[in-house]
Amino acid sequence: MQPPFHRFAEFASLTCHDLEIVGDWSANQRIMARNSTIRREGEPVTGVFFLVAGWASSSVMLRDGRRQVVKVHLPGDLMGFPSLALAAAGETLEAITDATICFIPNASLGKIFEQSLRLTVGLFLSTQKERVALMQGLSWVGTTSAQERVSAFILDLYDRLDAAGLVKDQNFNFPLTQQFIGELLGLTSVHVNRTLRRLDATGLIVRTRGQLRIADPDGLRALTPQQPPKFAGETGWLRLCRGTAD
Amino acid sequence: MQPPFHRFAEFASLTCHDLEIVGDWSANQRIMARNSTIRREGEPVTGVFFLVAGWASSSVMLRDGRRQVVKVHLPGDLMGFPSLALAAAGETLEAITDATICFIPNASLGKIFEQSLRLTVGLFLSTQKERVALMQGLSWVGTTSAQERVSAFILDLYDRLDAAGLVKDQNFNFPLTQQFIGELLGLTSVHVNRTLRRLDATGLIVRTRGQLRIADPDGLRALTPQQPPKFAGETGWLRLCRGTAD
DNA sequence: CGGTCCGTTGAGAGTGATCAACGTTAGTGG
DNA sequence: CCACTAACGTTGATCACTCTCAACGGACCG
Repeated sequence: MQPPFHRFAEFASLTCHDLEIVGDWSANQRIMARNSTIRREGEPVTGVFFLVAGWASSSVMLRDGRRQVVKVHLPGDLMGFPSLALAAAGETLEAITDATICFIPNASLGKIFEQSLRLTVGLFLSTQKERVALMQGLSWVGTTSAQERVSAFILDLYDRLDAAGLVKDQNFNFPLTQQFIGELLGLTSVHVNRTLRRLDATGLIVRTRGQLRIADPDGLRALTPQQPPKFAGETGWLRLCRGTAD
Repeated sequence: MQPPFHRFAEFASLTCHDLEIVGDWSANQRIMARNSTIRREGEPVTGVFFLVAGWASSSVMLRDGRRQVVKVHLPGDLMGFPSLALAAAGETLEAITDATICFIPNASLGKIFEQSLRLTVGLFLSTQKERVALMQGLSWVGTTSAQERVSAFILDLYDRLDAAGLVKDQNFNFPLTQQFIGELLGLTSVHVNRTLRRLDATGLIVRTRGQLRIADPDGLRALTPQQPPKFAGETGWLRLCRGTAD
């Protein structure tokens, strides 16, 4: 089975040469068990990770043990990049489900910068996209009610899973505990429960053990505080490399 | 006066060639009046901005008009990068004080990727650093009390201003309204007022019209939920371009 | 001198937190 | 297949941090 490269091609379709480089990464895959730690905060940064299958999370710890989940990673995502700027890893990466990952050592990343302008710009824009996602998450947590937050999160997840080809009939795998969702959205698990329950009772979503169905996408979107961002796609690459400015 | 290039050199000291490129940007400076909009959300993305002097902000708007401030930009910062990944600008850039900025068109950015590996990696790591800052902000808003948030923000500002050489005797310019701080930290201006007032009454900070003094840095840091991240500096560049992995 | 923006303060309300208990599910080992 | 256990989901009662609404004072600016 072909690894999910859709995230690499989202800003620039890949050449054969690029595909070769990226393909090399997939060579040595590792399988991490559910709930195991891929890299802990504070550990040395020897590279980044490519998530081939399964779900994972990035989170940061506060002094007193409180945890903020920063991102839910889905198949195709790159993980651990922010820590490249730090002296030691600044985020903890964990497998939410059993997960297949590839380790990409620093040196391999360096080679990309030297060898492929296309991939370099792709990685650069991909990082900017993650930044947009973080800005979005911040605006959810900073300004919206629990119901708006949960709705927005579910729809975002839905869109991303769809892009990865993991949605079927508005139905998808949903392995997140309510505790986890709380740590992601800045709520307690108790309140996440009440909110999900309310969405369920209203007929917007249907929860069945480990699965989630968006019963009423439009109704759910109406609860959402903002429209999802529209990404540049190929034009992002063109803007930077074809000098459209005059 | 030399423009503040410290943010460019933080991950890799610049060669003459690099300095030339970066210097070119400073050629056409523009002065934006206080409270004026540099680029509004939804407008086309024709380039990014370099903040030479003054303060600016990035913010995102919600449907109903609520606003989340995402970042306070200080002299030396690059602004508008996340929108490179979007079809239209996803953040509004505004001048908080009178501000001197340089416009960097997309084509100029493209040239960097083609001409300077050093600057490319520098920009890349700089972006990762911004991501770390966002993760930090998210963890503040998601998990901490008003007092912790405000303390952490003030100290972060202090550190960044210090890096830009804008602190004197633990004293610095502070042109932010309480409304603005509220929109940044997910609080109302009323509550920001009470929190600042309390910090002032406790003797941790001293506010004098437009200025802020950190009276008790250690006391303030004790209120903070997490330690500030340690950045990689030059080693970040080395990791990626000297292939230290074996 | 008047207007507007900003900071300040008070009273009251509410969303979401906390605490606590119980039910349910899944995983484990006999 | 069942007993046992731990993790997770559910629910209720109570609490409190922060919001909302409202008013007033001061500073700055035209």
